Amino acid sequence: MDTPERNQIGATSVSKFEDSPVFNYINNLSPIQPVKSIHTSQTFNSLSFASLPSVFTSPHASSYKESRFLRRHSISDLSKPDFSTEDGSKVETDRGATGNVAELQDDSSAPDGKSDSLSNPSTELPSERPVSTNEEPQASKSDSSHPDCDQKLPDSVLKSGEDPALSDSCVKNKSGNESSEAEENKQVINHTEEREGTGYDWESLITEGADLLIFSSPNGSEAIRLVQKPLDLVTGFASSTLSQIMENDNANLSKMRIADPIECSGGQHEIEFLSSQAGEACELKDMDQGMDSLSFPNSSNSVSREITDDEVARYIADDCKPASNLYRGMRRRCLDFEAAVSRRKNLEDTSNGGSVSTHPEEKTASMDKQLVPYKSGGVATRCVLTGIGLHLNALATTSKDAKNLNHEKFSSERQLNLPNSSASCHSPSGGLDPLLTSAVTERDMDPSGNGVQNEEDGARASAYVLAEDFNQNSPKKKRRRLEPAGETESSCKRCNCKKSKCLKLYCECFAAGVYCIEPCSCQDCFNKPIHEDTVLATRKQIESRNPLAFAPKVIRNSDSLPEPGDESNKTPASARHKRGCNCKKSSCLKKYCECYQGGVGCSISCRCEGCKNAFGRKDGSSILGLEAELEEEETETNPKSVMDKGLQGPEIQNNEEQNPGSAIPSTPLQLSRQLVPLPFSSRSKPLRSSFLNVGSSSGFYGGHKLEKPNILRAQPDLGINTKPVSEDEMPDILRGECSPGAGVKTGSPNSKRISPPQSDFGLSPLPRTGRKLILQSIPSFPSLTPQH
DNA sequence: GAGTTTGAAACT
DNA sequence: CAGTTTCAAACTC
Repeated sequence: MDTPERNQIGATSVSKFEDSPVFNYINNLSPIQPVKSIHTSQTFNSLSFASLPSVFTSPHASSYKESRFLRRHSISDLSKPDFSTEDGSKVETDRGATGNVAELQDDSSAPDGKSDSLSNPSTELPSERPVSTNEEPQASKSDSSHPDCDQKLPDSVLKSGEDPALSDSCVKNKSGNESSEAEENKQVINHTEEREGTGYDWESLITEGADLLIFSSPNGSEAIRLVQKPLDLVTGFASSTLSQIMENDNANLSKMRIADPIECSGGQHEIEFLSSQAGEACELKDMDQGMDSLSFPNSSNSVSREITDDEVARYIADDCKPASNLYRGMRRRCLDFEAAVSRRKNLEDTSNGGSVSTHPEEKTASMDKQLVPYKSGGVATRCVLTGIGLHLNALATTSKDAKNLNHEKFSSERQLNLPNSSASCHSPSGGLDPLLTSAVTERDMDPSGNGVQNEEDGARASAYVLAEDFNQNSPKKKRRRLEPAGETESSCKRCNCKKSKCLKLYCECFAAGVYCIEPCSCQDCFNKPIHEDTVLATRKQIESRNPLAFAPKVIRNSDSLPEPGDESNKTPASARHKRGCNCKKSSCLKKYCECYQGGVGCSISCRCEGCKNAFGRKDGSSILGLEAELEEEETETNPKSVMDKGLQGPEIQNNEEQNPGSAIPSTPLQLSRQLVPLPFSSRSKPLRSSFLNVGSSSGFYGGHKLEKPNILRAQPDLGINTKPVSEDEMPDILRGECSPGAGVKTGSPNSKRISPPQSDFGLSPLPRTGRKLILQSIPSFPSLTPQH
């Protein structure tokens, strides 16, 4: 059935596509070299639309789904129409119809192809397909269907068709996209099931991989980068497997890398495949996707599988949302959430209107899923807990995040591999190092090429990046930077907990939603992938007490849609501490003060005494003075600031580059960048949360996410000028006053702030620049969710 | 590196 | 909600 119907469907679908604007759009892209063209287009979509208001976990879990939808939409927009009827077949046909889509799908479907490809390298190579996209797609589809897909797809298809719930949900959500996703999800599920027993994993992986790639990189560019990176890494790491693959399709791989996310996906598949052999390679992939299960069949597979099944069920229940994303995020450990969130945001922003419309509930559900630590491969996977997700998510999304993720993944994997040996901390170092280095190199390559900065970023990867920026201001900052460079606080924050077992907010790592890593000198640490259950349970408890416990502490006015030209936007870093500080002796001039630490001024919500916060006093009087101070600090820290900037630089540059083109929605990432660049910006800890929220958050995920965010943000600020960033932050902080109350604390999370999408637009504008105060993670989502 | 200070987090 | 204790980071020496 599959093949014949597919063919027919393909024809019908094609006609539909032609009619659809999407189709036109794709055509414009150019089918032949669809990959690249598509890729860009996708990236565009993601970028342009990327803004996700959603950041908040609770409020709009849908963001996830949406994100995926969006991603897929962007990717498979063409296919959507057809999917409604018969997801599997249509999708394939659609793919065939549209070279790009076909490629993507092919990649996804590749599983079959892989099996085939394994035997037949030519077929495997996604790149090849792309070349002859039109013809091959169908063939590939048919092929895929025949071998493995046939078995799986039929079921999925039938289910999709039969299952009213699924179909309904999909239809409700978004007929085309959702349906397609649902199908994919189903397939994924099936695949996952099969994976356990068989090698079909590839298919699912591919599909997921494609999605992930797309999703992972809200911004096409980022996605590309990520893909490329992983590929590169893979090449580097999984020499053996890669070599094999490469032999088969060196050209293809290269093409894929260069070309499209889609192609990349295909490449990833291969990579993944390889990765199974080489854990590192897998990790790389993991960065982008949730390759963990696949890549780490050994230790983690069982776990991942279990998770996958559960997740799958969840997805199905939710509305066929893609579990792959969740997995991915989870696997990434700490940061995943953020990434997912960011993705969601991006997607929502981009597609907010219709497609995104996905049910908020779904989003929440997805969030929940994410939050819940998937057992998947104990590996690092979900390091992050639910609440954390938000912060992290924002950060994670960035390219940096991806890098971080890689690190994390490695660490996690190693951890898995390694018996808990280090209860206190994982020693990602070994694994991380390579990754980090690779990531760093990549960053360097991509961005400005600030080697040092990049390295630092990579090391700090996680939230630290921001911290570094902040650090610059203070003497310690300098120290930290110096240290960090070597330390790489890297991937994650480091804690030194002795009594809390790293299961309380006392623990920076835990509070940041990150698993403890080697650098940590904690004792009796339970904040490790091995203890996911415990970690999750603890987080839940904490969240039950304080839903915002893991929310970013610093909320910043996002430029939600900062006007590129407006410097004002740049200047104000209207960021506020969520709850405000309670300093009595530090005068808010030391890191003891969370506001100061977060690089934000004190606000009304603060109960500090003798506030002298350089970033902005409670009374707000100091703003000017603060700016001056900040400037001074900057000057002082210049070297550092420069470094930071340099580090940031790449991102910034990217932002600039990207931004100009896309009006990207402001993503948390943007903020993150700001933070990073911000000389004054706070430093370490706050950064974590702040990163996410503020933008510094990006730190986590490392360059990748940051980059994306930047792109997404398209903030004029960053793009326009580096200084502006710092300026922006400062001013924002100062401005923050306006928002502080509302922005920060109100933050209760998500919903409150979110509620008023206006807030984003409306509120922010209120302040001077019109920036909106947004929770780092939450930022945009309000607008999105409110819709519903 | 040890000790002190500080303020958030947790507890009552 | 307020007060107290616990905790770990920030800071000092």
